[in-house]
Amino acid sequence: MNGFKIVASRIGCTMPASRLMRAPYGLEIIENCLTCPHREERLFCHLSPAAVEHLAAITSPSSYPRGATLFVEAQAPRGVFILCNGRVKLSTSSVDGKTLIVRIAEPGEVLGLPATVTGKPYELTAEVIEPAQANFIPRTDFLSFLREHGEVALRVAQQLGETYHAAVAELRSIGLSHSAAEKLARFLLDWCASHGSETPEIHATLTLTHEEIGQMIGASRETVTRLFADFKKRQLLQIKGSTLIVCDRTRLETLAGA
Amino acid sequence: MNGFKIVASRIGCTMPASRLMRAPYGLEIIENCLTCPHREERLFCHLSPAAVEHLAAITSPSSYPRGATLFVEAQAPRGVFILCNGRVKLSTSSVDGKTLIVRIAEPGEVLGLPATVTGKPYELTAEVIEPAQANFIPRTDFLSFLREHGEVALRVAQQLGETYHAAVAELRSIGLSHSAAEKLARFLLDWCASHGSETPEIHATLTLTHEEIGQMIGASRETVTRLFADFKKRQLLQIKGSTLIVCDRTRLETLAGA
DNA sequence: GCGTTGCGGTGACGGCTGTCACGCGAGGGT
DNA sequence: ACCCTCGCGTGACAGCCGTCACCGCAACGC
Repeated sequence: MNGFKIVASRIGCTMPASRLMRAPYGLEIIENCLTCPHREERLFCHLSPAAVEHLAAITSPSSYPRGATLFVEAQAPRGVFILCNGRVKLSTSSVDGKTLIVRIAEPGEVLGLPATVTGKPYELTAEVIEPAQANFIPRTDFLSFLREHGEVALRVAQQLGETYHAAVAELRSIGLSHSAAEKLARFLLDWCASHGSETPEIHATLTLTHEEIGQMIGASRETVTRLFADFKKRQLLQIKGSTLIVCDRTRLETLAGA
Repeated sequence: MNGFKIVASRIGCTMPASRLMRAPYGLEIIENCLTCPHREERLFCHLSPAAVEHLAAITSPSSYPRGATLFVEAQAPRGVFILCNGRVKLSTSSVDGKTLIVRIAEPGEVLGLPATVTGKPYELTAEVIEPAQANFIPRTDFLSFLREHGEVALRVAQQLGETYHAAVAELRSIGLSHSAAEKLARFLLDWCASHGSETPEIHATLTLTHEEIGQMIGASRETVTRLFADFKKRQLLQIKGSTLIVCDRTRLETLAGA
């Protein structure tokens, strides 16, 4: 199982040359960035032309199938991955097989940044859950890039600060809650906040399995199933296929203890 | 209660001018740094003379009594505190009064860094538990300092990466464990690793109350008390006053599931 | 000396939730 | 068509641990 993942990761990393020719995602994202509406949130935008050129030179694109791992926990940091599209599950697991999903990374995020900057091993495992394209930058190249372009180092620091912020939020949610119901309610509200559309109930697509939701909130699969049934019975929400409809947001919020 | 803390924080921040004259801790720590054996771990060392001078200009020292708070959760970031000595408890708490201690900061650490860099509110509350001296740097000064000295921004990024690393370790410990005993065992081993002396059992001074330990591992005070009694009965450890002696490290480690 | 306060120790109890076990249905490969 | 896998639903049960309640003890202020 683990062996498979590592192999898959290698497959993902070494791209056939033809692919590299055809699909210069590296340049693509950098250029898209200049026109994309969220560019100020992204890490490598508004750079000097010299910096852009430098960045393009050290960046190499790859695409990864579902189930591939970009890196695994405790591995020495090889570099950063800029996620262009697809979604990646960031998790950590204990020796006995229990897994905690820290977050699901979305396009635009930079993965492996803390480990690459500090030189400590990757603290998480990054597994592709929706086919992904990502730009890889080797650690040494990335570090010398940062040293050369001080402006970017500050941006990196900001990004790290935000990642830390999210980690603390996660800690709060898991460490300060009394019940699994509370955690699930919080999780659903968070999920809707970032993936939902308000019409006038909140709709959101929830492609995670109960098992994965359990791993995100620190509960067992059965508990999640039971809680969903309970929430449905209490008319807080509905599930239609893979879309989640929150019927009674306020009660869900009081349940979350917010 | 909360009101008191905020007032105490203000008292801590505004120093009588005489004190500022007498005790230039700002320069002190910077200069000590050059000779201290851990200087490569510290943030503001090996700087160019210009940077050192700039830093000294924006830094203002204060001392804080036990119980003072440097900053409180959700507050807009005012700046960073460089802890010269004393110890500071970093915690977060929920509306219903439950508290989670994220870590105890030791001299040399920079507090409030993530919030100051990102501009988001402080994610934690910093409360002095051993009388402390700290250098304060206002946010705007600090940011322009970083912009001017790109080398330091990279150091800041590294520090943030390590803080993140620690947060993930905390998440793992709290989120992946099956029992409170496991968490307590892990906590004790961690504590000994950073505060212990090996002779040939491990000795360490543990100045925290059971309540505080409970808040660090996400358990109730009573559970901590019971677990200590249990560990003592099973001859894993002894408590003499405020010193902890680990008698059977290996069994404690298997209990921690490491 | 005496009340107060904070910390530690302990018993009783109940609820949550993890675990085990099993069933069901959908989808996919052969 | 068949089987296998994977995800979901559900019941039974036990055990951990949070909560409440109370006690003892040491420190401290007066």
